Amino acid sequence: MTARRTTMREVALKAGVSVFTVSAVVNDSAKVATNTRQSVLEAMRVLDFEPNHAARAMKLAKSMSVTYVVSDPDQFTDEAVGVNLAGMLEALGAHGYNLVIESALKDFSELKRALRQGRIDGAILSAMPPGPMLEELLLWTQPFVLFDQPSAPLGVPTVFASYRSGIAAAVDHVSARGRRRIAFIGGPPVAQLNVLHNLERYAGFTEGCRSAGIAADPTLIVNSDFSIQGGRAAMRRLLEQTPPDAVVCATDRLAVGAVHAIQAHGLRVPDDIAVTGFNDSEFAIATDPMLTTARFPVREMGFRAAELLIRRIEGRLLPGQERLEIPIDLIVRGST
Amino acid sequence: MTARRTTMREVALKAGVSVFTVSAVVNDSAKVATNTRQSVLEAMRVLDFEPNHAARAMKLAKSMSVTYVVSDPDQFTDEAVGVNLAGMLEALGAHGYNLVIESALKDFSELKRALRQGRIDGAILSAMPPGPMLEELLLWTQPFVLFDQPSAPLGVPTVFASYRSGIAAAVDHVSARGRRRIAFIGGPPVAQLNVLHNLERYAGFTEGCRSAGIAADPTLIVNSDFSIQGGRAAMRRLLEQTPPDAVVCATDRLAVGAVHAIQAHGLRVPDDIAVTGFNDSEFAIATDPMLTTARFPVREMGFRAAELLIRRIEGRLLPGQERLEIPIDLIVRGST
DNA sequence: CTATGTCATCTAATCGTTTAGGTCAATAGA
DNA sequence: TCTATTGACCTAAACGATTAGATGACATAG
Repeated sequence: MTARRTTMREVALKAGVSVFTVSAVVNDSAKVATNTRQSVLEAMRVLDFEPNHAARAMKLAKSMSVTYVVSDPDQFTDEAVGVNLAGMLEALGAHGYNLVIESALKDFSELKRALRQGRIDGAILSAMPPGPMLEELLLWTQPFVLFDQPSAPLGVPTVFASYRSGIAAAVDHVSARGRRRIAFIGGPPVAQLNVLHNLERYAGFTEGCRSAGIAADPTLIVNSDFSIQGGRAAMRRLLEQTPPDAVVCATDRLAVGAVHAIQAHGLRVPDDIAVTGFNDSEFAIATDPMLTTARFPVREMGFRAAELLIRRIEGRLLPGQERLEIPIDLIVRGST
Repeated sequence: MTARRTTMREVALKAGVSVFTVSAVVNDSAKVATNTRQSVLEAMRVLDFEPNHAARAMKLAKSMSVTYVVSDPDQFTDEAVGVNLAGMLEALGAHGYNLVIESALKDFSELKRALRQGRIDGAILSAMPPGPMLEELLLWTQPFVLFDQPSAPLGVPTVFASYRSGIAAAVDHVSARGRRRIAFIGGPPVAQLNVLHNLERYAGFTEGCRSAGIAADPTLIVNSDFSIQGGRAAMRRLLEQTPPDAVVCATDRLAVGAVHAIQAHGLRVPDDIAVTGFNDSEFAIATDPMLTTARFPVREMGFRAAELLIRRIEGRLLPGQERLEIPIDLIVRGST
């Protein structure tokens, strides 16, 4: 069916050398005289040779590909995933690696299988929920890096943004503008917290309040899911009591919903209530006024995570270099 | 470094059979007596055997992986890409295929290389701009399927949503509600059109006008980029003249911007001007009122595209089955 | 009782590379 | 002139699977 592909043997034959020499030219792995090299290159060109990947992978016991695993298939609907991918691809491409996507996993059996089959050389694991799976992971000898896992123990390769300080900065920002009654709309209720960076955001809020000298008022802390509709509902609940004068949201989507609920209630943003988002996604400019929000460089984080993994795979990851904390910027817009 | 992996030879030794028998058990490729099979399975379990992927790929000349190519790296910021990926993964996983992501390509050299190296068995190409690259592609003998390419010639495997009829349906919908002065906010100006489905949307608008018996007014057709800000700017331009009573937008983002511009101008949606979006993305519920929009099943489209590709790779794609047109639903909400 | 067929399993070649260990000239040093 | 040394290249054995063709045991038919 598919036209037979040219092999090194054929190239060698045509160039009048041995396969060893062809291999040496292809990989630059041994000295080859200039004119010999020329004739090999010529033969390669004429025969349109490309080295067979499987044969090489087998011989070298290295697949030159890594995988990206998300803990939840719904994560794929998050636009940040795509940007993240783009960053990883850039780093991987520069080192000749491929990216293979595994669908989300209930446990690690699929992933472990892929590693044992030699189909991949390592993995980037995004936002894994704490629990037995994660504990097991930490014992692995295979190369992996965690993404969005600030609580990972020292020595475990990790790239994460400081969500905690980002939220704290948002609290600082509104309190600096004189707001004292500050509310927080977070993700799923603390009791069901399973995504770590959610917990981090909550911690950022209490931390911000403390440093602003405000007693965090539990009646001003509401939980929700991460959706726009969730933000609407949560904000409506906050408006049933004495309204806050500022609302710090754990994501831009929540903030979009909050802005709508506030405006529908006849109040104005930011005059009556200031609102902050989180992520600097496109949703942050999808409200009127646009959202003050926290930005972290998603693409760069992907890039760094991939680089970390490659260094780990190739044994070039030095102690002390494993943890990478990425700083977060506050983008101030009309909503505060 | 990595613990040596168990091979078939070792399993064979332990089970007291030949590697042939082990292979037969693993792949169910030949008859094996029940008790022989049992002891082989037992040996596999004890030694924790997984067949080496590279060796198999080499021998079978089949990598069991396909790639997904986007024409523009910016496409990764589109949340639909993620959903699409999820659909493809589902289909691929069911047939034992992997998905490897290539970064966007200026030309096809990287992709062709990957195919010749046997690193991938086929490709799904998303929204390739018309031009010499596409022309070249149509001559390929290697397995590929086009995604979002309604103009592809018959016989070329393609999955696409009928953007044209979706936009036409939106025009029908507003005209059925008595609107006659209908505007269209499209993507980049026709002169620079390079993305095919953009052209399709424009065609859908004129088609919708024609069937509603309205002369499409060129002063009511404005171009933009696909962003929220672009929608704002385009709508402002439309408001400088006699305002339309309905605006059909090529994407939800454009519609979000349009709603903002209308409201900032002191007019009401939908009372003064009805607005329709396109894509049923999360942006469609990020306005107040929420957007009437066209929904197409992105995930299913990914699933179908992957299935098509697999059939093509395995030579099971029958003539007449190549083109798959996916219908679009209009979701009616408050904005009309 | 021999000839034939069937079944379960084996032997060994093969896929396309990489690379340790040789070989053979040409050059340098004594 | 005779040995070392070096550089350029080659031979052949892996790597870990698949599979065509061979083998031997056993059952069946004539």
